[in-house]
Amino acid sequence: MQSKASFTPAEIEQIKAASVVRTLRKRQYLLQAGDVWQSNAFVASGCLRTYSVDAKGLEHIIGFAVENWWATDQESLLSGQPSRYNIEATEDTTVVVLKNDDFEQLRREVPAFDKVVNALVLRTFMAAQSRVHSAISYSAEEKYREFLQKYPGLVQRIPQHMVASYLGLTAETLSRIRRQL
Amino acid sequence: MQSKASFTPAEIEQIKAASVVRTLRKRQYLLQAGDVWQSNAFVASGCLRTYSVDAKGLEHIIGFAVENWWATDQESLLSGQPSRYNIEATEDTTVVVLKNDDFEQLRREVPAFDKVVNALVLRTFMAAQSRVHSAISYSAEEKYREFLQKYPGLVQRIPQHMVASYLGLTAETLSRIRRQL
DNA sequence: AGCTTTTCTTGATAAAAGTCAATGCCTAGG
DNA sequence: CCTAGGCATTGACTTTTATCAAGAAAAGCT
Repeated sequence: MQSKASFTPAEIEQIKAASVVRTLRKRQYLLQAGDVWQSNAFVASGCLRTYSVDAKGLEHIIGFAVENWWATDQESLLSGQPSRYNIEATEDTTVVVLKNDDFEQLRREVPAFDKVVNALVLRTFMAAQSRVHSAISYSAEEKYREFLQKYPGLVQRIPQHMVASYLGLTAETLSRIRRQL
Repeated sequence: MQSKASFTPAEIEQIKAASVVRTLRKRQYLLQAGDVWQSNAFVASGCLRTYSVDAKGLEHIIGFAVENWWATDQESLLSGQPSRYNIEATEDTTVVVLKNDDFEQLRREVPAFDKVVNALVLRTFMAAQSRVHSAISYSAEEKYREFLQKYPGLVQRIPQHMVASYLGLTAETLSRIRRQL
């Protein structure tokens, strides 16, 4: 999952036992709006996008998850309600999926796992806060500039209209911004 | 802090020992941009706003924290860098503040505390996600409508220009939207 | 009560971003 | 090799929101 946390062989077994590794091909769904989400998915390789589709059929990308991040719909998870989001692979992707019950059990029983998860949750929360900040404070151009420097390389991996959607812009607007650089 | 979690008297003592209760008067800062934030603050009563000030002197409100929520700057906490946000009381407010070291120790040593915190973190993260969704998907009017139904009563407690700032709008625009309802 | 500061509203105008429509370019699939 | 679908760009035009400026209303202070 991450870094320097050292699991004992027994712990690794326990984690493996609760995990399902799934490989998704480009465009394949991990979650479709309307389904109830009860898992946590860690991206081992590739990239996922979480997005909603509005009344006009426009997509709005809530977030990307690349290597060492996770994708989840806490809203559906905590409420038990069907999700309003889709989670989809933007490229061939490998994820480690844990059912939420198992996930919570692991957190209780394996302190090292809990520690890693805590760090990940706080990191994800921080990223969400920071994103709120850009979304309400920055102009279209500033948002794009920040995106470039915050996620270097990602712009090469995903189509531009998805970047636009992530930034809350139309593809046309982003195209025009890029022309001026 | 919350709900049904049952702490033993000894645990309550331990939590109290690590906590500082602060009362803030309206407009008083809990954190000023430039300072390093190393705590966690739970709102017992009142309301805090977290905001940044941009190059033009405009304020952008990242979030409000009312009863049973918390306010924190994870960015500064995790990075050790000076904060780019201010946290300020919008009304007379009582907060329970825990230094992050003590906070983490409590999480390790008091499982019931850890449980409550986990729930709070996930709830806060969920709210941030949902906010990102509205920020990039909704028009000004839709954002205001959602705000009204999502935080009923809050609009009575804080000045309108702060609501506008929270929604990423100018005070004038919000005023015009309200006229049409 | 009277004064000051903050807050809210309104109008006129400008800027930013969205919409609609057309075109060309790739590239994956048959 | 050819073609269809997805992707990016551009232009003309519209809509939305911001900006600037001025007052009015409300709230806080002494």
